[in-house]
Amino acid sequence: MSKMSVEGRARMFAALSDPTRLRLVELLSEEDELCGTHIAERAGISMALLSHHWKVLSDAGVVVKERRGQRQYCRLDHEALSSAFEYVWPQRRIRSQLAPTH
Amino acid sequence: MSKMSVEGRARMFAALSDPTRLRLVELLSEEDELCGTHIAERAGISMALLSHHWKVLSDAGVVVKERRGQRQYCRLDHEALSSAFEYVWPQRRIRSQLAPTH
DNA sequence: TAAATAGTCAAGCGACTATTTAACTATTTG
DNA sequence: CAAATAGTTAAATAGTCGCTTGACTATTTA
Repeated sequence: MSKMSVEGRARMFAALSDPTRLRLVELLSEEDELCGTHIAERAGISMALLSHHWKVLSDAGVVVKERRGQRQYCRLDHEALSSAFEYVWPQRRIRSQLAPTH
Repeated sequence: MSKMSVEGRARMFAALSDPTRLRLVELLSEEDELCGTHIAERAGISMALLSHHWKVLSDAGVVVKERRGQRQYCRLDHEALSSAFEYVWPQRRIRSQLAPTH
């Protein structure tokens, strides 16, 4: 989980790189979880488009999907997000934890 | 600076969404600053390709360029980065600072 | 001023992406 | 089982992106 390649991290950022998808993620950051229909409603997009973006976010590991009955619920994977962010945002880590570069 | 649109934030993530560019950024996160030639050397890419990616990173506000004589130096803009990250990474903010959604 | 160093820019290619539409699958309820 | 709700998927279109090549600009040094 903390062993993510640079390609994997780039894929997480790619998942956040589209305004529509970023809106979904920022929406989710304010709620614990939301079902697909509510996300689509609040984001003002079709279910088909949500499903497409949902897959991108899910494949990248940004969100986790959970089926409960007829509905599927979506929540952010904060741990995965932070492990990608920490590489480019050194404030949160200690310099000795860095991988040596030369 | 803290007033960034969702498109602007998405643009920052887009700048981080390519493995080559993310490598440049992660390289810079371990140094205070580097000149173009050294970045290209350490990343193993051509100057032309660096220049292309440098522009993307610079336009998105991820890095700041500074000319000193013949060389140009590159450093991360940590403030801009954190202002994009904080929207999707609520750990660092207090819930009452969030914009109301309904 | 000529040569060397440092970086930019435009064109072109192939690969990928966002969106819509419409048909399809899965789960619950009457 | 039939109908309704919730979500998926494929196809098609239009646009974007990463990389290479080769020519161009800017700054320093001889």
